[in-house]
Amino acid sequence: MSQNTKNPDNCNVNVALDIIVGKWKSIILLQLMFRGTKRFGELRKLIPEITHRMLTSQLRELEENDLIKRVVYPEIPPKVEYSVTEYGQTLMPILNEMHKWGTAHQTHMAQKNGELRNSL
Amino acid sequence: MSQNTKNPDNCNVNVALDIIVGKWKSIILLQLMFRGTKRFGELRKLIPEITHRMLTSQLRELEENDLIKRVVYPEIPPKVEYSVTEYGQTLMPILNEMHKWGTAHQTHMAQKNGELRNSL
DNA sequence: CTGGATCCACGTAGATACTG
DNA sequence: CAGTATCTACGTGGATCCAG
Repeated sequence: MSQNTKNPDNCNVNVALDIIVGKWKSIILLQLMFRGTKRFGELRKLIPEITHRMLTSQLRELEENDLIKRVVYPEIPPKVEYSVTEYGQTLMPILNEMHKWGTAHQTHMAQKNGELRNSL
Repeated sequence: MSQNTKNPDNCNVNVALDIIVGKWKSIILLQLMFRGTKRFGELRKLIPEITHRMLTSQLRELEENDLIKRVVYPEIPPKVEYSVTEYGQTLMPILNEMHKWGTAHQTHMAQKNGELRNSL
């Protein structure tokens, strides 16, 4: 959880932040949103940098927040599928805004740093 | 910085995330946005839980990202004023979306946890 | 294949004291 | 009043091994 319940303006912003800042959560969510249901191993391939342990824990947290659904098939070998829940889809506006802003920000900072000097 | 430059869907989302997740950044931004220019000491009063050291460092990071402006008045005793830059205002859509979602999420989780049981 | 448990390294935040 | 420096404590992530 965050902190601060005394600043009405803020607290709910951090509620959202706390849920999506898991360092890998947003990328996992986006993968599942855009590429659909995926198995554990498939996610690992889609996100090569993430460790086994991290993928597990981040998926658990996302599941606890009802953002993704975990379906276990009682087979040997085990098979588990993850997908974004309907509720998880409600994060789209936030992720969209962040994507837009993040993209623009790269340009902003590039200009500030003198790169992109008028190249005409 | 984040990680991952191989997943086009994601990277720019984390660009934005990395900038606003400083644990105190969003609240500082919101205070400055809604209450206007504030001095260092005023911010401390508005956010009592933050430590002196943290306020300093978070303000510095926000400044480095062009989100806030720092104005030093060469007086004795020192006086420094912080305000949101025009560029910082572009974060409003994100903060708004997160605020809305965060608020709704509290309700969502309350229901999930069996609270709010139909009290008719 | 999926995932839990353990050990360890590192970053980040808190507390405190000091400076201009 | 505003800011810096140091020292410490803790959470979090990485690596590795074990299990169903």
